[in-house]
Amino acid sequence: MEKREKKERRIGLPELTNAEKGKVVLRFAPNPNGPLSFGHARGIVINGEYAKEWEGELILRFDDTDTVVKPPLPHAYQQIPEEAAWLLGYTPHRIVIASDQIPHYYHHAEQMLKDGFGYVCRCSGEEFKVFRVDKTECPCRPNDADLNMDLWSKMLDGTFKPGDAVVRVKTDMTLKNPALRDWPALRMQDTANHPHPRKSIGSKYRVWPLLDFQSAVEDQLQGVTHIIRGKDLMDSTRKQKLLYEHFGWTYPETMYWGRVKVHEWGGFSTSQMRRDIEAGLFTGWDDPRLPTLSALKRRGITADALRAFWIELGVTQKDISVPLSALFSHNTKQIDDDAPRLSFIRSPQKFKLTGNHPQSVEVDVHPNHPKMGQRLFELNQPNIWIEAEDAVKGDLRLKGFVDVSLTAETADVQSIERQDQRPIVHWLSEKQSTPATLIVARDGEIMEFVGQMEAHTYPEGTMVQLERIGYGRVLDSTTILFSHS
RNA sequence: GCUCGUAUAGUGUAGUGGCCCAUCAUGAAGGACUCUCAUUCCUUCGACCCGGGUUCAAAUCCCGGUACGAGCACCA
Repeated sequence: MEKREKKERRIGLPELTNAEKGKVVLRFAPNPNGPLSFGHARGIVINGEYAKEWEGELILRFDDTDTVVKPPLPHAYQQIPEEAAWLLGYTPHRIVIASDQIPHYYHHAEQMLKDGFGYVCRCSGEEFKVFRVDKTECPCRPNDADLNMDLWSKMLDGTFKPGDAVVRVKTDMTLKNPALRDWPALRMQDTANHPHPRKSIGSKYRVWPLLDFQSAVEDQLQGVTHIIRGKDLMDSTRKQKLLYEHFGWTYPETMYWGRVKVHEWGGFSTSQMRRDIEAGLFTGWDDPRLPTLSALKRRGITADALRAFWIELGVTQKDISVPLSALFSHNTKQIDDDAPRLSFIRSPQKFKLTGNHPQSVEVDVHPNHPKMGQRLFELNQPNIWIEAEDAVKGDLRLKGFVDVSLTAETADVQSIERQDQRPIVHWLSEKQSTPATLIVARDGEIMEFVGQMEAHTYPEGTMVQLERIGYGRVLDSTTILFSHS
């Protein structure tokens, strides 16, 4: 045996088991009941990176099979693919919409009933719960295929109403894990009163598959080779494997990640956000207080930063809690080199510049990149702005300009060159300044700082660095949305 | 209650029996550079949940405990 080389730190994502270059098929399957959120980004990034690494395919699948509890949001069908493409840097290879696939699910449900590994169960949820707990079989279980097909048709034609009957997968009522015992595969929904929001679907179907059945069948139809998802779906995998055994299919390789909590956000759900937005608590899905992808994008978080962040967390099954600063440090690396510097004076206090000083001064747009040009401050009309917090310090160095000593209304120039270790502060000439607003989302609240900002012509969307404050995104010529420090 | 899963520095993460008095990042502290509390660079700090067992050897395997999380929905 040769002595092994010193172990090297693995970089990037762990190796995909049983993968073949060019033949990997992965999927990300959100419910389109709202646009994508921070948490969804993990699914897109991880699956998307593996698809890229293995030269495989990424399927974006809309799991829109519930019209009552989590009804789909029509706009999401358009927004989600756009957001996914933004985040991935490429367009998902295939898009599948579950509500377009209902005939396939029916076909497999019928095969299940005909082959005897599924049955129509007319027990109520409460009644079946007793059987599940007691490990006993429900009276519907022994029904033969003909009776099951008859009951199935009564589900389809509306003889039965929602709640009257479900289709169950026959597993084993004595299974150790209660979650796996004869689990429900399809149920009825009142699509007359709760039509599917897609016009082409509407009230067309009464019987709808549940996640475990729909997802399992669809993965098989699409030839998915690897499923990477949250570990809350581990029992889902176990249920689906039992179904795959019935059908004689081979289940894909699986990987799981644990739960992520962001300290600053705590728990949130798409459904709750939707209610809060509709109730007017937020301005929209891109309200900077919300953990949605659109809000993060609007705040100036780059797709690269988001990707680096999720790749760094990897696919461990550990439940973790991360501070937003982890994401921000990635973002700083992405944007700092290109972010022009700008002066923003909060609580501005006006001083008249006295003494000998140049009539104008130029400072770099970016200290590390002189090629980005110069900023001109004209002082022939010698009023300047200084932050109130700095003004109390007395002797100051106006950054890039002169040493001054403050009185109540004047700033007396003491030296052009820097003479001592007095604090360096950012400042603004009155002529180059404009009233402006800095919007900051913090602790679930929106704060607006009104002040004086250096006039600029950067277009909407430009990431700038407000000197001594932090990074922000230009919303318009007089408004900056604070990103992070 | 039943079932399943996880446990490495403040926070994330590498590590699949000897290379580990444990990796990298972030964070904190200090310093260099810099006319920003930015960027960049350097230094320092700081961890294998607890208890048994297997083994010549355990962060790594096994058992028990503890903690945390998840599933047991006619939600996804």
